[in-house]
Amino acid sequence: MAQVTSYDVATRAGVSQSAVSRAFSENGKVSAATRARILEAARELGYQPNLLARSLITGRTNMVAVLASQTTGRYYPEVVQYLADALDRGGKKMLLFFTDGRIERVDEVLNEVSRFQVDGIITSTQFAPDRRELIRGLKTPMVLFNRQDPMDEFKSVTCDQNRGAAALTSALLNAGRRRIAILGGSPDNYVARHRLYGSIDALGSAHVGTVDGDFSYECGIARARELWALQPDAIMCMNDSMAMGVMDGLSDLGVQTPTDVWVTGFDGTASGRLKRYDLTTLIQPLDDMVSLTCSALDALMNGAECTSQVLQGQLHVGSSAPL
Amino acid sequence: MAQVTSYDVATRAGVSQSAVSRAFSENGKVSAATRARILEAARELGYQPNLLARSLITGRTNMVAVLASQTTGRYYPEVVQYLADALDRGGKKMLLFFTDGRIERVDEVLNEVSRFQVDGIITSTQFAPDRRELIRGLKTPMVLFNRQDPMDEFKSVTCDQNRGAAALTSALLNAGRRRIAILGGSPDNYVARHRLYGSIDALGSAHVGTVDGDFSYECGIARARELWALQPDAIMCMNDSMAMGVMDGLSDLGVQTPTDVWVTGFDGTASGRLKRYDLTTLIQPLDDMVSLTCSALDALMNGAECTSQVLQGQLHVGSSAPL
DNA sequence: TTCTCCATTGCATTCGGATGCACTCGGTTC
DNA sequence: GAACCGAGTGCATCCGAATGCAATGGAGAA
Repeated sequence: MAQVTSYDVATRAGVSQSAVSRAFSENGKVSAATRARILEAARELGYQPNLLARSLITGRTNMVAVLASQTTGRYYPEVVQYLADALDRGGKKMLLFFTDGRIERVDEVLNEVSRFQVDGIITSTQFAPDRRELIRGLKTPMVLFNRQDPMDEFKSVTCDQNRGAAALTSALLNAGRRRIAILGGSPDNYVARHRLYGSIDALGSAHVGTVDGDFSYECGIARARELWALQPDAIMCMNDSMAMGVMDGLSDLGVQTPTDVWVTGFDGTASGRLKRYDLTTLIQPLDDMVSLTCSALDALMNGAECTSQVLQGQLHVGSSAPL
Repeated sequence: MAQVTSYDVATRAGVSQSAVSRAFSENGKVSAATRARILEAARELGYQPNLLARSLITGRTNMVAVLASQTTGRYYPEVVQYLADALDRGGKKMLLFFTDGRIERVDEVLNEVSRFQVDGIITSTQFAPDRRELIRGLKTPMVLFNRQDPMDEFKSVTCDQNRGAAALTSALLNAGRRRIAILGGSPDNYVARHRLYGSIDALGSAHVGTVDGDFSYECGIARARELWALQPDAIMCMNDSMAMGVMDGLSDLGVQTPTDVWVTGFDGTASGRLKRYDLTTLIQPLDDMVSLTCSALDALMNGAECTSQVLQGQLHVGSSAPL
């Protein structure tokens, strides 16, 4: 019943435990014959090296912590899947930690993370500046995903939210829109803020008002009336879900998109590409962001340097705002 | 630079290493005064117990492996998020393993799983009967999620696909539909098969034909013409994504839902509830399935028995098939 | 044939914490 | 006052694999 250990294999193959260990590690020095004998014995016994024991010595666990503030909406699950997949391809496993968005949870979560001895951390949760010392103390490589460290001490991979918002905005202005309303995301959210500021700055006097949102489809529906009251000729929503909600909320009011008003999203989620919404949106290059994040983390884990990366989103023109 | 160990804390608090260990375990016998002193020293040093070392002895890792065959589509990410969340609440971490759907990958993945010494396995990947011995050999508690073991040696939590399909079907028949076409899912997929058989059985002579699909939105669009050629008055799609695709594919042909033909989905995903699709579908009780799965696994991990659970889906009537 | 040299291999130790066992010491019990 | 009890504590050992170092032995060099 006890698990099969390297000693069992060693006994069976008539070698020492260290030989077994060497046979199972990449750069172990063993003769081909011995290795074959060991592998055969291991197969017969169903032996698998215990990664915990290995990690205890090597100091590497091949596990990466991913900190996510919340998993609602359509965008997050997509990101998490991409990350898990990319890490998996790199031979690493993802440990997912939820921070609930509550800032005080960050401490608990960081403690938990450090107990698991992960090799690296990818966080899409913002942390307060006074946590910097704590994180530094972990001595665990960390990369921020779509969040930035103001001091750039911790490297990040982001999509330029400001510029993306500006690009979307000027496209609308160039297309002749003059009364543009905004449906914002959760104000304590990093990307929400940057998208919002980017938009407002670029809009100038074409900005007819902002309504607060929370990134959900339902809130898009609920805020539609309020937005329409601003008599806009375009409504910029700070993510795709809300944009779809707004389109539907407007429909209920008898207002059609894009005939009566244009609507734009932000993110470039799969849902936004559904033909009945076909959102004009700013696509975040998720694939690139994820792979850059993983390779940045890889660099850090190997003691190398890395620099923060800022990617540009891509304007996608759909029928919700036929630019 | 070396990590802080229990010895460091012991030295600082003027006690032995074992006292530190006891102070950090639930049922350790330490006087309140000593514990306080130890915790204080630990706080000062920023000590966090090394879970790997602990696991090596206790044989528990607090990690659960989740095997997912594929993560495409809208349903899977949702499931994975739910699982991660539920496990997290139970103080466990999820390790996600991808099996690519390829059956030969199952062996590799199982080996990998056993190397990580996880406490339990939740699998939504089907495995061939001849892998039974291999899994038994792992001696790791396992619960099947929306898959069943024909012998019920391995317990499962499922949503009754057959009966759900039958319920959906008879609702269509009761509403007077007589020419019903089916868009199937990947034929090697467990739920796809059961939904399909359940539907076909219940349809009887009302079945006008089946077209093969792969669960994707795009395939729904692509197969719309072929389905329409069967001159159906209703099209049952074996998941929500394909249903949305079919509706859009039909629109392109000038065929409107539900005026010209009814369309139904299966799953009850968030996307299916978008107002512009508002699918009639069979909602799988994801919340319940996930929590039952976790509690079943908990039971097994504590050496208790557990029984397989079959839940019933809930018919949701939307406007795509106004029953 | 004898001496190097290098490729293998084994031995002993180590990683960090949990735990059985023995020991200490203040408080009871008779 | 002696024997007893038990909560707290420390010692030693163990979990399973990796690795520095020393030992072995066979091939090639001289």
